Amino acid sequence: MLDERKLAVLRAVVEDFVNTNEPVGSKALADRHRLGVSPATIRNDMVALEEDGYITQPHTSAGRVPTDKGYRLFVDRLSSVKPLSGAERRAIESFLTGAVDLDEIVARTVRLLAQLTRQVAIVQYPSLTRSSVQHVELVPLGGQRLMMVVITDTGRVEQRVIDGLGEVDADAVSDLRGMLNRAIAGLHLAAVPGAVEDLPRQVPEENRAMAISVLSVLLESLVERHEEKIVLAGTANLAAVDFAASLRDVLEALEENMVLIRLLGEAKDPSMLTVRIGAENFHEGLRSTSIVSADYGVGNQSLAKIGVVGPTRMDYPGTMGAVRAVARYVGQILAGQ
Amino acid sequence: MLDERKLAVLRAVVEDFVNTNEPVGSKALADRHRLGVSPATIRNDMVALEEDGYITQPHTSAGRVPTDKGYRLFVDRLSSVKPLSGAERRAIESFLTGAVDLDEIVARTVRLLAQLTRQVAIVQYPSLTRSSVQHVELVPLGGQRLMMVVITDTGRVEQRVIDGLGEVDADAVSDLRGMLNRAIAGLHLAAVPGAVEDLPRQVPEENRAMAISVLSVLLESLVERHEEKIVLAGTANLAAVDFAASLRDVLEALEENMVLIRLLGEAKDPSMLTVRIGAENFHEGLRSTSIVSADYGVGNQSLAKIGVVGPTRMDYPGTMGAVRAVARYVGQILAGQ
DNA sequence: AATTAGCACTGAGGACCATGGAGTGCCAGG
DNA sequence: CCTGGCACTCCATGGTCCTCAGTGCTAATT
Repeated sequence: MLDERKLAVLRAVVEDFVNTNEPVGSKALADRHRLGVSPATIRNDMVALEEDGYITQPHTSAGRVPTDKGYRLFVDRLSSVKPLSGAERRAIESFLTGAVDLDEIVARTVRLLAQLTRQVAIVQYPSLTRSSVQHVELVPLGGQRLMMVVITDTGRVEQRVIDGLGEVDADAVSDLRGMLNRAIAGLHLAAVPGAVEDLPRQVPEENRAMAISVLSVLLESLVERHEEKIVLAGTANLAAVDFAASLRDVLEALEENMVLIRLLGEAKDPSMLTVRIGAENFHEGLRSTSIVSADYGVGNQSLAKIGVVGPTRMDYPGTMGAVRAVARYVGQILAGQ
Repeated sequence: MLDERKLAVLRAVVEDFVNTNEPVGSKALADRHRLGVSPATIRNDMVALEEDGYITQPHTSAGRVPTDKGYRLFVDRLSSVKPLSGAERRAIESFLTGAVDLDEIVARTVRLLAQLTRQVAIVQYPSLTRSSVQHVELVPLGGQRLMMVVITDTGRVEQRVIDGLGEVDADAVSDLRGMLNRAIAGLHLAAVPGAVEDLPRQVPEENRAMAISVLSVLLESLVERHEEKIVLAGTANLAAVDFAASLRDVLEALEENMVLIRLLGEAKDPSMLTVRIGAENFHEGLRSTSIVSADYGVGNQSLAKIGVVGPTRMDYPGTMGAVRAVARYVGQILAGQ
C-alpha cells in the first residue's frame, strides 16, 4: 500500500514544508530530492498519500502539506533522532555547570532548551514524590507561628508557615522536631504518611494540638502541589510562527500550569521521548502545536519531565535530539549535586 | 499657550484613541464629547497641539493620534487615578486571602493584576536587603555537604548547598548554628556582614575552615541574587495588541529578567505610582509600551515593586488604579503574615 | 504495469485602477 | 475668536485582470 518510494515522498514533503513553510509541489520535490523519478510520478504518489490522509492541499492547484497523521508517520517511521553537534553539546555542558542550586539548574536548563530549539521550552521541577526526606526543620517565628522546612535528597526545599497554634513552646518544638526526624528522615516521601500516623499519641497531652497541626501541614505539603512547579522560556519564539489557532490561545494555554503538567504527564512511554502532534493534544489552544517531551532523573528513576512546544510544522529530529540531550545532562548534573 | 479647551481636546483625543484604536478626527470629537464648540474650532486647537508635539497624524487627511509627549501630559495633568469598583476590590480580597506561603502570594498577585488590567503583570519578590534575619539553619546533608537555609521576616527563604567541606562534624555544625543565630538573628540584612566579621576567630581551630566556607556562602547569598526574582503573567494579553515594534521584541524584553528589574527599579518617585511611556523606556523592544509600576511593602518600608506592561495606548487611569490597589493589598497581606 | 511527457485547467495572489469618504486646512463672514 | 463652507488629500475598499505554480488526466513510452 505504501511502498518505499511513497514513504520517501512523504518524508521529502515533511522536510521541505518544515523548511519553507509553503505547500510543496511535485516539481520542487523532484528538483531538491534525488528521488529518481519525474514530477508526474511523484504526483501519482501524492494522490495516494492524500487518499490515505497523510497530506492535504490547502486548495486546488496548490502544493501539499502534511497532516497530523503525516507528521505522526514521519516521526514514527521516517526519521531518526538527530544527535547534537559537538559544539551544541559543549554549549550544554558549559551552560549547565556552575549552577549553584536547584532553582538555578532549572532556570538555566529551560533557557538552554529554548535557545537550542528556538521554541518554547518547559521544565518541571523534580518531583517530590520520588525523593526522600533528608531533614525536617521547625523554626519558631515568634508569636504563635512556626515555620516548617522540608529538605529532600534531590535538593528541593519545601517550606510552609503554620499559624494559629496558640502559645508555641520552644522546647516542645525542639522535641517534636527530634521525633519527626527520627521517624521520617531518610524515608521515601510516599512512606511518610504511614510513618507519622502514630506520632501524635507519643506527644505529651499539652502539645498534641500543635503536633497535629504540624503534621497535617506536613502531609498536605507532601501530597499536594508536588509536580506543580513549572518553568517556561522562549515564548518570544512563538511570535515568529503563525498559528492556525490564534497566538493568544497558545499563550493562554502556556500560562495554565495545570494544562502543561497534564500535557507533560501524558507521556505514552515513560523514560522515552514522547511526541504529541497537533490534535493529539487534548487542549483546544494547542491544536496546532506539537509537544516533544522526555523524562529526566538520576539513574533510571524519573524525577520529572522537560519538553518543548512548537508548531506542528517543526523540525522533529532536531527538537527530539535537543530534548533528549538536555534531559540526560540535567540528570547528570542532578546526580552530581 | 495651552488653554483649558486645548487640554480638554487633548484629553478627549487620548480617551477616544484608547477606546477605538483609530485616529480620531475633529467631527467625531465634537459629537462624542460635550466640548461646546464646532469641529472647525477643534481643528484649530488640534493644529496647536500638533505644533507642540502632543498629537500627530499618521498621514495627511487622517485623524490625530497622541504622541508619547501627549500621553505624558495626559497622565501628569489631565487624568486622575481611577479607584476600583467595589466588585473589583472584593475580587482582590478574595483572590489574595488564603495564600499559604510567599510563593503563592506572589503567584496570585501577579495573576490577579494581569486579570484586572488585561495586560502583562510583573511582580518582584520582596527584596531581601530590606528585611531582617529570622533564623539561620544549618543541616548536614551527609557526605561532606551542608545545607544552609536563611529565613527572613518577610517570609522569604533562601537556601544553599555548601560543598567540599571535608569531614562534617554534627556537633561543630550545631555550635556554628548557635553562634550564627546569636550573632545575626533579628538583624537587618545589611548589618549581617559587619556582625559576622569576627565570628571565625571565635571558632575552634579545627572547624574554622568550615565556618569560613559557610560564612562566605551566607554573605554571597545575601549580597547577590537579591531582587532577581520576578514573576510574569498575562503575556497572552499582548497577542491582542498590535505593536509598532514587533511582538517578538516585546516578548524577548519581557523574558530578560534583568531588563525588567532595571525597568521597575527606575521609579522616579519611590513609594508612588510611576508611569514610563514609550520611548522613555531605555529598552529598544519596549519603545511602544508603557509601564505602570508601584512599590509595595509593609508600613512605609518598600520591599519591592509590582507593575504592568501594556501598549502606550492603554487605559492609564484604570491601570494606575489597579496597580495602586493591588500594591496596597499585597502590603497588607504581607504585614498580616 | 509503471513511468513519463504533454496539456488544459484551477485558484491564489499581486498589480492596477476607480471610487467613496473621513478628515484636513483655509478663508470669509458672523 | 468662533463657525460654516469648500476644495483638497489620501487611505481603504473592492473590482478586474493577469501571472504562475501546481494539479489531474491522457496518451505515449519503457
